[in-house]
Amino acid sequence: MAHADPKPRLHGELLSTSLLAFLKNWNAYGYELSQRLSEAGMPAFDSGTVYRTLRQLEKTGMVSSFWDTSESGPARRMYSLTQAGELFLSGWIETLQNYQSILQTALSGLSPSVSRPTETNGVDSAL
Amino acid sequence: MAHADPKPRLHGELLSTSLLAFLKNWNAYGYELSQRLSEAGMPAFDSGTVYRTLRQLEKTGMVSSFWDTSESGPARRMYSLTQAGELFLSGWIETLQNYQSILQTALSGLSPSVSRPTETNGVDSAL
DNA sequence: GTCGATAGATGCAGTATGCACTTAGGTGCG
DNA sequence: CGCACCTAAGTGCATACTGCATCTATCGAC
Repeated sequence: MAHADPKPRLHGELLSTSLLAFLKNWNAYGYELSQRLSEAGMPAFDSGTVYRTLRQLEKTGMVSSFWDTSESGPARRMYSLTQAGELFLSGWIETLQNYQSILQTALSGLSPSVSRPTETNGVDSAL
Repeated sequence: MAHADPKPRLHGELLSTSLLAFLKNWNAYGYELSQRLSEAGMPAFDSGTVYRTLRQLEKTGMVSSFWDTSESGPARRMYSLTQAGELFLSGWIETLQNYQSILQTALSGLSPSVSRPTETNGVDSAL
């Protein structure tokens, strides 16, 4: 499973991978991505965090950027996905699928290995 | 979307919610949960982190615990899910579904709102 | 008694994050 | 012009989170 070399951490990767996903088909800049995320129903990451995350994604080679001064208004730092970013993204999707099957297994009341049950209520398979 | 009152953060919630999910149908103790997680395919959280996360989940009312000395060996702190924990869990599942549709939407090349496309390559809908 | 497995916890250093604030270009308006 | 306001990116600081190493403690096997 192709993770990034440094350390396969989770957590902030929810933001990172959302950004990478957005960048898969359209180049975009931070302000736009920040808005897009909050519109999309994610619990609103701080815009400062978004900018910093983008810079860090660039530092690790997931995205590349350049200053776009073609439009009027403040300059925009346009980001686009690199090949490494695409790789990471598909690796993440695998991880997410694992996570999902864990949740599903746990929520459906099936034991992955054996364990002591406490109650056996029917579970809404909300996933 | 029913999040927890304190602060709806993301990230460590991958661990938190995995724990809550496991506790939905079986009470368990930290050591067990820690092992279960690594067996289940999640990128191995540190056991110290697991213990601390459980204590914090208790502090915020998601789980409750008691010392179990019924078995031989070191005492175990047995955890069980509270009602608040169940609520949080279903709230998280909603969030996760949002996250998924973001990934899906972005990866399938459809724009959630309008945007400037860069290329329109067919995408493997890996999700 | 000593070793190893189980069980939980903590100190520390490094990182991530939220909040508030700053810098700066551009437009509209009186 | 002077000023308010929106867009766009970034920074400083205090706090929170995390991984690693380490510690205590109970039991069984040798």
